[in-house]
Amino acid sequence: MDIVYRLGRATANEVQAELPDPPSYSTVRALLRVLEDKGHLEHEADGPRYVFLPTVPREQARVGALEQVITTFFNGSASQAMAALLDESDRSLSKPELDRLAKLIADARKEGR
Amino acid sequence: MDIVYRLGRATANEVQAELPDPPSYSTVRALLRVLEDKGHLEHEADGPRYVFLPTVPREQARVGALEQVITTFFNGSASQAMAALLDESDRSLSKPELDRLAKLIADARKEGR
DNA sequence: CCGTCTATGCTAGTTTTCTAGCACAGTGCT
DNA sequence: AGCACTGTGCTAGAAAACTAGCATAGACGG
Repeated sequence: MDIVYRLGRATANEVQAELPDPPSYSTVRALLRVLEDKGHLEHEADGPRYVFLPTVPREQARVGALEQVITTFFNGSASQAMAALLDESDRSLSKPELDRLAKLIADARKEGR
Repeated sequence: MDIVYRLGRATANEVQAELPDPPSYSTVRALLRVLEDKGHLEHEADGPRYVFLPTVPREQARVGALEQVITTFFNGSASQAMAALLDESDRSLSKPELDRLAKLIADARKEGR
């Protein structure tokens, strides 16, 4: 599912290529079929092959994923999660990005009034 | 795993209680055993019962979980993730929390110099 | 000290997932 | 038209996970 979400949509081949320690092509197809049976994926034909895409759209799944890690690892506190994010990736955040975030927070503060 | 991480440590009973649509006690124990076989959990005796805890500590798993959703849903951009976090939870963030975040960002900016 | 309760150790059967491999259909090239 | 290639549809067997249930051991209260 992560692979499909990352790529947006994917064929069996693409999924196999992205898989660490990739199993056989047959296995990947079976896996995709199972995921589809469970309702997580659906496929459409793209010429001769199938392209799989998530049934719940990326944006929606994204919210769920965030909420999930927040409740599991941050006691439900979004600000704690943001703090951790800042802390762990401060080297990787560019100055313009920080500026942008500062602005977003400033806006949130005004709005909260 | 989510339940164990949320609780920090948990008995089979506790896990069962937290599980949505909870399966039988036997099933929960088997599940825990499988997780332990796979190396995700370990158990220690607490009086007559077993307490399960994650083999990789919460803080470490937390980092992994964050990185995971960032690469899957935010194209690897932490700042994008933070923006989404802000956007979705702006109502739930209290003013003091926002203040604290603003300060963290200000610090990060200075440090980045 | 004895019974009850709780929790583990097992066993066994069912269901689901995983894996491989073959037959067949469509594409595209020559 | 003929041929190689790629991808799907199936089938079938092996492995893993799921589920229930019973026997047994230790804790605890009367």
